[in-house]
Amino acid sequence: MTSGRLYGDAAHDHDHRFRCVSLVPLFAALSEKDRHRIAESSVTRRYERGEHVFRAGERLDLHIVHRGRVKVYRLLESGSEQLIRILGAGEFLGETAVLSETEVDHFAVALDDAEVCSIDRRRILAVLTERPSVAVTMLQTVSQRLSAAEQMVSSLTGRSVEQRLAEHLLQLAYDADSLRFRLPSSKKDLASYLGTTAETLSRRLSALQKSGAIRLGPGRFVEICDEQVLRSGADAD
Amino acid sequence: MTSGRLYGDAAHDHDHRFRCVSLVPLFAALSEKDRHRIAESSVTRRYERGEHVFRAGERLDLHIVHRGRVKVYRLLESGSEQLIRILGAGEFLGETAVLSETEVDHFAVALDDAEVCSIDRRRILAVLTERPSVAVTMLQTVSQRLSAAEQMVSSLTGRSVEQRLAEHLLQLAYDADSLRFRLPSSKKDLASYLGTTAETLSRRLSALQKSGAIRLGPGRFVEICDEQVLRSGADAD
DNA sequence: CGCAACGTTGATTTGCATCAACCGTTGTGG
DNA sequence: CCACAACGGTTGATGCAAATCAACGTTGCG
Repeated sequence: MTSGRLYGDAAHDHDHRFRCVSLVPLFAALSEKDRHRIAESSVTRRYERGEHVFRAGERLDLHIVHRGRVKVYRLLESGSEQLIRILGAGEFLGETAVLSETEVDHFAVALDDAEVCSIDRRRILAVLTERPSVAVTMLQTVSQRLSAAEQMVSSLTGRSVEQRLAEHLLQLAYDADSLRFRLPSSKKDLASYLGTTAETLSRRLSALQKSGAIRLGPGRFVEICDEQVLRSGADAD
Repeated sequence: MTSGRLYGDAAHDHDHRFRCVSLVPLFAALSEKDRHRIAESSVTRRYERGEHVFRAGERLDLHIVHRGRVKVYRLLESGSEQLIRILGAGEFLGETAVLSETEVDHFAVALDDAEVCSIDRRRILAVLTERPSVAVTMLQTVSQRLSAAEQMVSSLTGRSVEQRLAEHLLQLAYDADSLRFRLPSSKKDLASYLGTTAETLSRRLSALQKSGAIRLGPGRFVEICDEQVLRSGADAD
């Protein structure tokens, strides 16, 4: 079922995996020995852009992104996809399946050529119970994700697409620490993330540009011209 | 800031708190000594129906419901409220604030006369790092909540109010293990939980009744007459 | 009893999805 | 190397689900 290609040489492979494991924030506080133990029961695979890391219905181990970005999404009955989040290097996914022993109900696909390592479910459960720092770190991450998801729920019921969009643009600017930045994903994916369609997103972006709040350049470039206007649109009224 | 009334007699108070702590699933695996330690740094308060356990903007400890139900909600800019979840005895809230040391952005109010105990943030963090079973249990709960929240996000963008309602009714029937049951909350709250308005909910319920899928009785009673019809409405089409 | 919150129904408006056509870019196979 | 398919993106026209506004009935509580 799982796609991707295994590494070649076994010895070099373990070194590589060990180095990867060592870079994962989740395992930052662990001893070298612990990290070796984790690396042993991990499998690292490469995925080409567009290749699926996993699909709904599979039973999964914990996955950690080492290189590239991985898009996690859900398939709606209508056939369209709902983007849940995009993960970068060092971030994990599949924790729900590991923790509750259920099948996953979402998909993960590589946005770039990527490298993802999966850690055996039992091993990670053992680590969680033996190394509280790992459990607490994971708990912090998951609870932040929960918080974000609940924000999103409120946003979807209480705010317009334009408000959500404006808020998201401000967030992107904050992350980039600049008023000029590139959208990190296609507009299609952004629309899906904001819970709307590509058409509506396009219209809302144009509207923001006409109002003078932002300027759209080629290649997904965005410049926030009037932060006040944008923010007043994002806030309540 | 915090409302509610403290217990009287200190000795009896500790016994009471200890008994309460012992009943909490989260602490099930702990030793008696550990539970005493937790009970010591806890404060149990009673809340009348309608009284707030906490409000947005406060810095919080971990709260555990001992008796009654507590409604957690968010206030939208429009002034209306978005119900996040309803907690019963043994369930906890406020974990995000504890874990990320942030202020809470939501409210909690007692739905019945309730008893809620709050455990000092530092103490619970200490327990989490010293007793992995607690961290793993909490992790399971939080990740289930995350999963539910992400389901909700998909639901809000991809399904109609009637579909969400039908699915929820089936879930309630499943929980009650009967095709006849009472709505656990006011229709106002149910509407808020489903991300819609009281008016729309009322109309959708009537529509389901007209279609013969359900029957509405007095006092929030609901009977599922035709599960097939209801389920076909809830599923894709 | 009387007030307040809950609940229902009707009329109206609207934001957004949907359907459809079209353009520019990318990439691919003949 | 060109043709053409495939995809991302934009714009326009149309339909509809659900919010909103408003009025009224109902329940429950001090």
